[in-house]
Amino acid sequence: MPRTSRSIPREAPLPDAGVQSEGFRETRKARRGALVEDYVELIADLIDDGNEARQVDIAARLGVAQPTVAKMLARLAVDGLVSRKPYRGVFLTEAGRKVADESRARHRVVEDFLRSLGVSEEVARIDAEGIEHHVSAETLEAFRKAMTRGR
Amino acid sequence: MPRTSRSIPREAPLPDAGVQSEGFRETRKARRGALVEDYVELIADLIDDGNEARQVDIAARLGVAQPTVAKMLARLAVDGLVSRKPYRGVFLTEAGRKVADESRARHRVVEDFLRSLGVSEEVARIDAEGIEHHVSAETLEAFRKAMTRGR
DNA sequence: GAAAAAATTGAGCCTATGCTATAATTCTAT
DNA sequence: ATAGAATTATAGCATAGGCTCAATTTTTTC
Ligand SMILES: [Mn+2]
Ligand SMILES: [Mn+2]
Ligand SMILES: [Mn+2]
Ligand SMILES: [Mn+2]
Repeated sequence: MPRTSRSIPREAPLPDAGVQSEGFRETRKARRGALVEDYVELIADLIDDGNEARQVDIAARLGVAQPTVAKMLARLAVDGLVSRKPYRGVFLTEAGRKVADESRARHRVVEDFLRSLGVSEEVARIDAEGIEHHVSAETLEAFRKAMTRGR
Repeated sequence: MPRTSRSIPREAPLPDAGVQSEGFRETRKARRGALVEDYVELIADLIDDGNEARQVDIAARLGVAQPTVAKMLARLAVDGLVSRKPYRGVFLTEAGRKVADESRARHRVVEDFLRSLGVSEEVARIDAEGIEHHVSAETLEAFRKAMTRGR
């Protein structure tokens, strides 16, 4: 049986457990996809910048060790997002390029939106790096509209 | 040596590797803290709603198995955020209450802000659940101001 | 006051992401 | 052409966060 409590009640009632758990499940899924998106987007950036996308560069930019990158690239290859020529850098497949382009577009909107709210460049860069993976199509569209409306 | 490429160049130049990796490092740190925040916030919600915060309820609301919750609660206890009376539910320590209050306040601002942009209730709830953990103090303040300005 | 139901605990397993250390390979200079 | 530098590959290990299944303990119900 429920017990009484001296604590201040929440403003809103607790959402239905099924509804709430669905939200948490979605969030965990987004979290799992985040790393893949960051890798693929970064690889596209390196390639489009005119360089090869080498493990050492990816590692340096992500701030992880090179074997960590090697392992993830193997997984991305299995998933059909990248192809590798041994000792030659990594390339995006058609599917990988698609993921990269979409991630990059979304990332850009999020970062630009934060900047449009007056957030500093440094903080916008860091926050956007995490926020981007949790922004749905609907929210992304709302960000776009707000930037248009805002001037 | 850099090789030429037929690809479209990025709009902005690649950021400095050190700067970029710092952003990714920060993001990974936020990701690690996210789960703790969700637990503590949910525990506070259950308690403040007048119920005990039992493992089964926490599990149902997070959408994970109960032993998963048991393991995390043990960790939260070690971290000094909760205390447990065996078979009696979990309680927040003073430190835990502080984390919960801060997380809840931030969560609310993020969700309200999304709603203020016209995002639907369901989507705002899901997106906020992930976004909240990547919103710095500066960005949070920008969200608050935008809501005030906006009307 | 037992039997049944509910909840917690514990063991063992798995995957994802990290790491370090070292070997193997390729590239670059001389 | 070979030595040295750079890069990639491989092996082994650790931690976080999940899971299932079964044992234990507490609480409820009759
Ligand atoms: Mn990105
Ligand atoms: Mn990112
Ligand atoms: Mn929250
Ligand atoms: Mn959350």
